[in-house]
Amino acid sequence: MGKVKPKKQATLSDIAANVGVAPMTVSRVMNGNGYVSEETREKVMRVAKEMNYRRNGLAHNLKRQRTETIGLVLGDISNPYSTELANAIRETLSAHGYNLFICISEHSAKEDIAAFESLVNHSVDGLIVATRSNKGGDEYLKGIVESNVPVVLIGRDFQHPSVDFVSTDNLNGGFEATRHLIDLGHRRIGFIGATLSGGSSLKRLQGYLNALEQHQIPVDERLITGRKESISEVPGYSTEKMGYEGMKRLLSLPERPTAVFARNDFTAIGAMTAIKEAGLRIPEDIAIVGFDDIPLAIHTSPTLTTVRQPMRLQGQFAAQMLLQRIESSETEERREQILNCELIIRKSTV
Amino acid sequence: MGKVKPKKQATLSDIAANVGVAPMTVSRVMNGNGYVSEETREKVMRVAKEMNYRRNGLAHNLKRQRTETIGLVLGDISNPYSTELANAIRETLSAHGYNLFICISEHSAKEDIAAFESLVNHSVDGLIVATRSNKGGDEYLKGIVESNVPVVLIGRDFQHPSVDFVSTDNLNGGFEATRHLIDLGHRRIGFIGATLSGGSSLKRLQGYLNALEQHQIPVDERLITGRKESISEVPGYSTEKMGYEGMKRLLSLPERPTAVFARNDFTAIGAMTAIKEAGLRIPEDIAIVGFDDIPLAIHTSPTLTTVRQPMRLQGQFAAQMLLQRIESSETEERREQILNCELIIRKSTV
DNA sequence: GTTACAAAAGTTATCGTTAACACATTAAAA
DNA sequence: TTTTAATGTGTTAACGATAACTTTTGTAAC
Repeated sequence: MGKVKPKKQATLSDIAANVGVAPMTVSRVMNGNGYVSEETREKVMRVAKEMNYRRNGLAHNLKRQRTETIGLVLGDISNPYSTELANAIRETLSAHGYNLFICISEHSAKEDIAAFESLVNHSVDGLIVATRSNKGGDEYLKGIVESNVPVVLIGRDFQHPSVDFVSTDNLNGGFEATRHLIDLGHRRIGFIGATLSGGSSLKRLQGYLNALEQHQIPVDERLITGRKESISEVPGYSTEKMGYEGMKRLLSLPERPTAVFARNDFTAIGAMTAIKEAGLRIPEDIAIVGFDDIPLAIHTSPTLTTVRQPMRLQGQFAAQMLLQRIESSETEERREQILNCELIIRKSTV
Repeated sequence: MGKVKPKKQATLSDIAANVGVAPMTVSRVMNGNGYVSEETREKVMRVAKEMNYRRNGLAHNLKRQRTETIGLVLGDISNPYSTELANAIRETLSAHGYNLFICISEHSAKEDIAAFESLVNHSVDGLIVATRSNKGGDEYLKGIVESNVPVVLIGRDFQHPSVDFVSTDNLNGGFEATRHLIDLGHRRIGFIGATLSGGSSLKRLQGYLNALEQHQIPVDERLITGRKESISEVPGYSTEKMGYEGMKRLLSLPERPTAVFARNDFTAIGAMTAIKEAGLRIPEDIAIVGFDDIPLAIHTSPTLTTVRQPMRLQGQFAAQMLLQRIESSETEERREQILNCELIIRKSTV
């Protein structure tokens, strides 16, 4: 008793058989197109409801050759900006009748590939990729693109003639952040979180270097800390540790910096911890600038000067570009959108 | 020139035609089952590569009647605990060869339904739902469950004989948090963020009430703030505002509380802002306890005493329960997992 | 030389849905 | 009354992949 047989989902044919019409008629009722008499429609609707009918999306999509679904690959969803990005994308897509599936890929090329694969396997109509570049992932991505799946990248360093690209101006952001410190009179300015990954952090470092150069401040290599290995690069909250350790190293220099620019806010927060531990004051002894303007930045003490990225805008642009690519049959030129970022001055520098 | 025709994806038949074999042979090569001569295999592989073949997942899944994909519906991905949850689920599933698609549904029943629908449409093998309960969503969910899609809920208040349930012990968490304050000698303890939504926050409030009762402290309704409307309930960073406003109200009482218990950490942080603005000290003038132990909690000043939820564990349990339901054909009894939470004492209370 | 069987391929039908076409029936227009 | 058009419904053939079955070939055993 009580053992229910695993009854399968009802299909169009089941309903058709039950009502005594052709499956096609049921299909017409369900989709509300074509001619169906009111009488038949009602009967079909009733039976469909009774049998708890639900259209099989696989068959439906297979037949229609589109899914109206977009895949988004995010690394590091811990980072609040990923959230904003995802929401902006979802809202834009939703307004155009598209669904959004998100896959997470932290750390590795393997996870990147797994995410791409599962999304492409489900025949998403397009892909937005917001993870960092890596060799295996890029290769796989190339394959996807060349099998004609529309792809838009957000901040991922991967060039391809038919892949659009959205990013913030990390170069200028790094420049502004550093210039702000220079304007405040700092001359020994450290950089925390350099990697050779070639991603956004490298651009930020370059902006830092440019600002120094423009103000004729010689670059002191010892003031630039980071890691060589970009492979096991860990994002989000864990870069806090990087900031902490990087700052420790800077503090141990014979002549320590009077200001530091951290590759992102988590790194900056780690650095702040190290500074406080050393009994120094922020910003009096050491000023600090972060990057991203995460919500936490207004809660640190002191509040953190940082560079804000327009995440919502990036998401909106990416979604719009993708929709355009999907809906136009023409093969278009690669497009690039570099958005400005904004220096947010708080108490950690003044 | 340069105008590329939108070449369609190659299919098994295309390859078959090209090589001069039957589609089935190509299928055998691709899936590595059945007998195929080495010679044929190589030829097929070569052509497949040339044509950039990629299996059509829709057709594949339609035929096999399963997708090895699980859908996760998250509200409020801003909240770091959602991240942990998602990662734990993903890791567990991945170890069993399942993919994870995440859909976001903030705020409304409409978005809940949209998320359910798009996941079910893609024939996910099962569903994990971690959004708050709401009428429309629950109704739709019922329909899904009754069309035999395995579903597991995380912290969502919705009872159904074949839907498993995972949650933390919010009742006891609220109790412990309040008792901690009582143990410190507080007698006028406020509660911020009560809603009538019937979700976890109500349980936390109940725990608060139970603790007061057990210590013979009379309940003062004025010390309990919150909102009546549960519909437009906004999660995540935005509940900070709720905490701020709630605290303002408590501070304006003729006899203000000496301690407050906030429904979650964001609310607590909002409350802290209000306390500081009023020129009061934490915890000397007002002690405060939050709930969730978000990463931010160790960065507030003072650091925040809070109740930690075992998010990873919840995710793991949910994923395991779901996999069991999927893999066993028997219809099982409803199972429930209530996990303990842990009081984390920091500087905001002592 | 027949039997036996593994190996290598092909054939057919199906998963559930729907576009395209075909065929009735009815109603309106000429 | 005949023509025309609209309405209601059925049939067929895909979408792309594959399970289940059949056929053919090769070859070793008796």
